[in-house]
Amino acid sequence: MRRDIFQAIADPTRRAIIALIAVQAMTPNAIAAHFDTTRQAVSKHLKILTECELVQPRQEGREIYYQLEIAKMKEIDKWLEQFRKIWEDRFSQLDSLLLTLKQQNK
Amino acid sequence: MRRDIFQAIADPTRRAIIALIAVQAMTPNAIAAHFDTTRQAVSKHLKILTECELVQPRQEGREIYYQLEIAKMKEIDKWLEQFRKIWEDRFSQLDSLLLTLKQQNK
DNA sequence: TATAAATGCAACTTTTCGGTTTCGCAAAAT
DNA sequence: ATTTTGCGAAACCGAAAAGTTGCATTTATA
Repeated sequence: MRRDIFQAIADPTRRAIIALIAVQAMTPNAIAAHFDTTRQAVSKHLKILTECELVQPRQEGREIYYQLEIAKMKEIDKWLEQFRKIWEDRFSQLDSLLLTLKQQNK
Repeated sequence: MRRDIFQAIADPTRRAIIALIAVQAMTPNAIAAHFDTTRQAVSKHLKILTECELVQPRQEGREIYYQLEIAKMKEIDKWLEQFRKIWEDRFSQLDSLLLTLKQQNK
């Protein structure tokens, strides 16, 4: 039951759900209508997304609107940060350095 | 056997491997030494990472150096792009707009 | 008040995943 | 030439995940 955000976005259906409710909050039924699965399956995905706080339910009468907690998405961005540094560096200095070395070896 | 990059980074060990070889290419044995698992387990992770082209093997004698394909990481960044737009907008215009609408409905 | 709609929850099944063990092969070392 | 080292692949196992089905609960509506 170790839910983290990386596991949450591993499933393609969940990514689609995230993209869908990013625009506006939606109910499980409304979400399920967009996919080829049952409402219960969507409900399970929503539960997982809720558990890792990527999504927040908001009750409204007998309906429950699920809203994307957009701030949580930054965690992924934060993880990417360490690599962004590399891929920016690598294409400027390092690559030209390696190229020089390679040509010297010929 | 449907491997994509999101599934690849779902596992915490694989994320650690990625971070490890981001600095420099390493052999399976060298990688395994950093973790509490067997070489074979690491080998399995490397296979998955290779399948989705996040990592590239480079044979050198009887050793195989696994190198991070840093460019592939951009795919995650690319997916985040759609949300980055939202989380930048939402805190400026949209939120205040919705707040106004909500108060008018009362 | 009786019924329909919207939902969550629990039980069950099938599939996938991560790990270990065992094996075989090729390269290096002795 | 024999042994050691580095590696991948296959078989197997337990745990977790994903989906389905059925049921209970709450809120609208006729």
